[in-house]
Amino acid sequence: MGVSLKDVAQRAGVSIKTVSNVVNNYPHVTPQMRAKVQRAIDELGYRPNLTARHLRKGRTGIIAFAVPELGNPYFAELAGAVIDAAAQHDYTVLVDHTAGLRERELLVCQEFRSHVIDGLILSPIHLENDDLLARQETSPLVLLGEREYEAPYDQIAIDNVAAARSAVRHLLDLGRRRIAFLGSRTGRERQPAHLRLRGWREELTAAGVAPDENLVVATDGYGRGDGAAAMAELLGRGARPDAVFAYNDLIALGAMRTLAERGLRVPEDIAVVGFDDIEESRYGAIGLTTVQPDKQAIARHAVDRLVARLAGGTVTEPRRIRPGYRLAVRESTGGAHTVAPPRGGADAD
Amino acid sequence: MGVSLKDVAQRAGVSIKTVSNVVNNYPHVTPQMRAKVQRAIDELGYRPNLTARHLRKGRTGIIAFAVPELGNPYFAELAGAVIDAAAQHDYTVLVDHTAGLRERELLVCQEFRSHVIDGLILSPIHLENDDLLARQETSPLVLLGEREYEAPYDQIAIDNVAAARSAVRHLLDLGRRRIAFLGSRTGRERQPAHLRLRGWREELTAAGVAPDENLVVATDGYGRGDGAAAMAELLGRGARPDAVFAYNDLIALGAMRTLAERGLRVPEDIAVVGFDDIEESRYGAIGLTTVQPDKQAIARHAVDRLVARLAGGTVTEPRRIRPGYRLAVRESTGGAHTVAPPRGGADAD
DNA sequence: AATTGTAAGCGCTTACAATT
DNA sequence: AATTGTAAGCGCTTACAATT
Repeated sequence: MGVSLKDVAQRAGVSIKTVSNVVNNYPHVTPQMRAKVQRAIDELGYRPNLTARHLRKGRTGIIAFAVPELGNPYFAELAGAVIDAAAQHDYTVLVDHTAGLRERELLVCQEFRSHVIDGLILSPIHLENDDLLARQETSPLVLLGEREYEAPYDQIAIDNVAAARSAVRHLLDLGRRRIAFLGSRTGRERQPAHLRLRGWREELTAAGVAPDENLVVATDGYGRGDGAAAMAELLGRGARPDAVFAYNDLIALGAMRTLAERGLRVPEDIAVVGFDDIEESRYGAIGLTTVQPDKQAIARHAVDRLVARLAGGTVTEPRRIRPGYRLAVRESTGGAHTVAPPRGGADAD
Repeated sequence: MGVSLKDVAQRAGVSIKTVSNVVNNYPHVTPQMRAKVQRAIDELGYRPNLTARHLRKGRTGIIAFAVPELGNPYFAELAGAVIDAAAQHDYTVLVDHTAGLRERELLVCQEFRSHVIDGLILSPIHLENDDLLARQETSPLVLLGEREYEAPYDQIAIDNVAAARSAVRHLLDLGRRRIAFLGSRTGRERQPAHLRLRGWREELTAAGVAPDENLVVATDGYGRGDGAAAMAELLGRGARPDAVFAYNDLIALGAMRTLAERGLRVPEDIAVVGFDDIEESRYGAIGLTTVQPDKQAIARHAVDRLVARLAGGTVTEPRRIRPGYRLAVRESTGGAHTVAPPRGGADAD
């Protein structure tokens, strides 16, 4: 069906090597020869078969980006950034989601698609350290997200402890003392949320406030519904928090929904802080104060590391890269009711 | 680096054809032979090189799904559904976004990655009918979204006119008469929003209400910021709408943000209806009434059509498939303040 | 007739040879 | 020395041949 190098060579009356030279911009080709071959290429509408090229070179030009859930805007926004960053290196991105299931996370980082992708950027939830150490696959892997591992892979994540502390610090500065944490994981030692939870503990302790475990609520997942349920449970316990720090924005938004239903005012009765700065947090009736990780930087670093590994050359030590973050203060903690500037995006359906 | 068929054949002391037979479950293989080969496969940890297989078969097993913007939750949710539907047919999905730019839409449906993907599901915004007719690529293409084309490709979309009419009907039933439309496109005849806009016109006319073009506001894009700006513009015109029908949920949510800032009550002063039913619409302080397209059905049909085309066989006429939809009535039009049930998702970061 | 082997070829890149 | 050609091979599938 397709036009091959051979067809072009025949048409131009040269060997396929010469056509290949032209296609790959090999320097030692006379202008006349180049023009002649180019004419044949144009006439036949030739385009290189990437599959064949990849078979030959052992590379596909595709990297995978696996996140727990595309329905979480944080990951969707991050995926967009990764796609753009990869495009700058001529890589194509295959986005996958693991539904937060350990077995799908394993599948993704083990054999799965090993011959289709050159490398993988993975944001795990349930993957254990041993899973990583047992990994057979030799293709490059870059890890994203809160969990930290003792494994020989590049890891990109903001300083979650420090970021969480800054959020709690902000609430303490407002005079709040009964600060709840929403979104720990039920019954797990080294749980996904442990760094943010640690930040919560550390900052409270540093301020001379004893962390009250009765103010920590575990959730099944990390969506709006989980946040709404967690807030309901917290209130049901008879706990009387004056502030809530949520594992992420979705949980915070769900919690605010419950507060609205119960007639509790934000921030007067209960101040709320989230984590992620998804766009939605800026547009609710009450803007959400939240930790704002530099998503562009995360995506860029992840792709850069992966591409560097793929390029080979000097083998460098695995790195831990800490992109920046800042606390975006909005109405949910008494910040100004700022009108978000209209952004000229083009996200229709 | 990898273990090939040849290595396995050598180890097992058979020909590569026999190994291939085992790998592909060719029926005429004696159990003893199968066991012998399988042992060699296990010992060497052999896994087929998909690139080679694809080169040979002319297929890659990858389909692309291109949307305007992954940051729009509607598309992110749809992408998740497409990934799952494709997995059922053993296809892998490469998600791409066009940023709503016509040239990127063209690139995606023309030569781009032609040898990497077997087929494409595209949700266009700016693509014109002539662009489709001029398409050279012979790989299957399925179109999604509001725009309808006179081109020989399968198209999957809900009945946008009828859905828009049901939304306007609902507002009329509430006694509203000055119903604005937010999200038309500036200066375009056959614009993306034309079907929903037509539904707005038809239903008003049918109810004996003259459509007031002063109540139609164009936007640059389709995000929250655009909705906020459009609402501000509408109010700035001195228009006194008692209801708003927005092109999509993001625009509706942005509009509600502006209304909150102006001290206008929803739904008492102005009722609001959106389109898409993104999860966020259920969790704001004021639940958003919206048209709820059956996303699972859309994804399933799109993948089914593409897979059917890829399988070849009987060449069928291009089809127009209309998945279902319904109107989800919530507080923004006076619906009950229902507590959304906690949903056990696992979308953390 | 049932089972296994041989050899070509998918479209490309690259080491090396050959030509000017 | 600069430019172009020959031939092998990446790992697989498949038509056909060969064997039992």
